[in-house]
Amino acid sequence: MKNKEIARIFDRIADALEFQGANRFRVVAYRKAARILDDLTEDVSVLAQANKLESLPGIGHAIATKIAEYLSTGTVKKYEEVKKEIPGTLLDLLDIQNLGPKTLALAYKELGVESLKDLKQVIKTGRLEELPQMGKQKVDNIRKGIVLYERAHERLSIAAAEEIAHELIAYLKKETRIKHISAAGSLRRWKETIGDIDILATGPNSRTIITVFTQFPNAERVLAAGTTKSSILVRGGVQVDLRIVNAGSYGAALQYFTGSKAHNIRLRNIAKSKGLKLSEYGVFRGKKQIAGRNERDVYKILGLIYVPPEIREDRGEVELALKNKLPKLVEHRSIRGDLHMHSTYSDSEATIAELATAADAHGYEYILITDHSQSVTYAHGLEPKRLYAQWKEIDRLNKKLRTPHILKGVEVDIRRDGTLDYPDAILKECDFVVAAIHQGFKHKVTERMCRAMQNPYVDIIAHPTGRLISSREGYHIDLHRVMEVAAKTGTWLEINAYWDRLDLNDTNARAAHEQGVSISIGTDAHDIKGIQWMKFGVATARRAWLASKDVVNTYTLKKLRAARKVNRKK
DNA sequence: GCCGTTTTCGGCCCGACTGTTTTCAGTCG
Ligand SMILES: Nc1nc2c(ncn2[C@H]2C[C@H](O)[C@@H](COP(=O)(O)OP(=O)(O)OP(=O)(O)O)O2)c(=O)[nH]1
Ligand SMILES: [Mg+2]
Ligand SMILES: [Mg+2]
Ligand SMILES: [Zn+2]
Repeated sequence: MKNKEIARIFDRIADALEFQGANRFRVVAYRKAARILDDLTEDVSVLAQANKLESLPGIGHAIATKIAEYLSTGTVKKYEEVKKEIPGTLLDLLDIQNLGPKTLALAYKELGVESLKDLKQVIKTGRLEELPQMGKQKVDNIRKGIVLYERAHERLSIAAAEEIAHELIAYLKKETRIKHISAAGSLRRWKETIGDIDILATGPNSRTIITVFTQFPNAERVLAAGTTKSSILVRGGVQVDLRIVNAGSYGAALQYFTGSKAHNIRLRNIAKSKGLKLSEYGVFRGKKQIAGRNERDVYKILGLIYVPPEIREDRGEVELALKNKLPKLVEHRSIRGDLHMHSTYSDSEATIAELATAADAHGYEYILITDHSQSVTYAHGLEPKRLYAQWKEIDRLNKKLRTPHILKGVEVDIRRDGTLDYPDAILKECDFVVAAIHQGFKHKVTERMCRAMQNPYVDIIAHPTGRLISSREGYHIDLHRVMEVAAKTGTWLEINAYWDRLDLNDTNARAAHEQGVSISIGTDAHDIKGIQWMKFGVATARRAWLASKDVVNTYTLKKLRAARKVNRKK
């Protein structure tokens, strides 16, 4: 699938056009097209073949032609041209904060800046500051940008971001008289990775709040501290932005600061079409504020039903909210159990008893123990003898403990040859069977997975793409084919809730559901703490627009058993 | 470059901060 690489090309074309001083709305058009392609789960070449590219909002004739060109020739002429005109890595410098395309172009033309080294040089000699429209403060800000750029890191995992934000919010609540405080930005939307942590607050003395904020024990460095906003770097160079607003604007500010940017723009356009104006200060009719204290009122007054933060991505939610047709998203409290957990029998630190006790504290009705199968030797996969011993222990525990009900499962390996790592005679005895690929990532994965789904005892395919957010692309796979077969066979596809997997991701889980596939969420817990990853799984399900009925973990155990393909009438 | 229950040209989100701006441009969130 070439979706992502084409998206990247359009983003680079946008950079180049900006650098060359092209019309900024043309630039916006390329960036929008890039975002559309990035969000698209369908293979762009399939759409191109069916002549449907231009039906995507934001993709018109010119861009559709460029997509087709790339698909047939492997290059886009326009992109090759601009690459020739602009020195190799010059545009990479646009990642430096406060250094934009105009300044970079000027520095290139007037001062011959072509690299980071050149840039530092002209800052040192003061020649950058002498350029028109430049000044001491601006150059200073670019210098700070370079410092951040040089210690640039990957986007943060949602788990790490959540932990830092949680700590910081608790600290501010304790040390100041804050009235309202909330995470905002991508964190409040539960995106799988977080660029920076955004926090919004309101309280009696904004100056004090900001001072206390900058004195956070884990703060490594204060980047900015004014009266209404401040930024710090916490351990590891993670940036946290705090914004303080008046209580009367808190709702509108939360709406603004939660984003996404594309969602905000849609909302502001709707306001405009109604003769209103939306900003972080409120909804205005002329000079009069008619909403702003409360976030829900902002949506209401614009004629939209409330849009949960998780789906504010301009992926169709605005249109549906206008028609009051948004699905009622699944909630964490509706989850009755965890359907993917490991015990000390394979490679986990937690015993079955410990998992059960922890799950009980979560109020779960059931948990499914799914240790690795025999050929996954690196994870102590269970040969049948140990599996039977495990089942005996589960029987004992179920007698002893009232809740949760411990279910016998396995995470059976789909072997290189496409067969399963246990015979049907064993799978048949399980309460539920999870199957997954653990080796041969590039070897006929689609075929092997589809074959596994044909097995009547296989209920769930775990981590269907095999990606690791921080480090691994995943399998070579035709996911749409997998979804098709999952729907046909009644196999559930997993949202693996582990924060470095989140697999299926939001857009793919949404596509799976649209193809009629049920989703199961599993934490893949390898210790007690792992049980807590469920929140990321639920958030991903919400980002996939799923309702309770679409997620099998919301079923009672009785209903869950009845929903298995072996128990369903043909 | 895209788009149209204000349609095929003329708009395209809105505000804060900075600079040397005399009415606006660049950068960012
Ligand atoms: N209206 C409007 N809002 C914006 C714009 N840029 C950013 N915002 C709002 C929406 C964002 O979610 C919010 C925080 O900005 P960030 O740059 O931190 O983005 P966000 O947190 O969404 O993603 P991130 O993970 O930090 O990259 O500010 C903009 O150009 N216009
Ligand atoms: Mg952010
Ligand atoms: Mg931010
Ligand atoms: Zn597992």
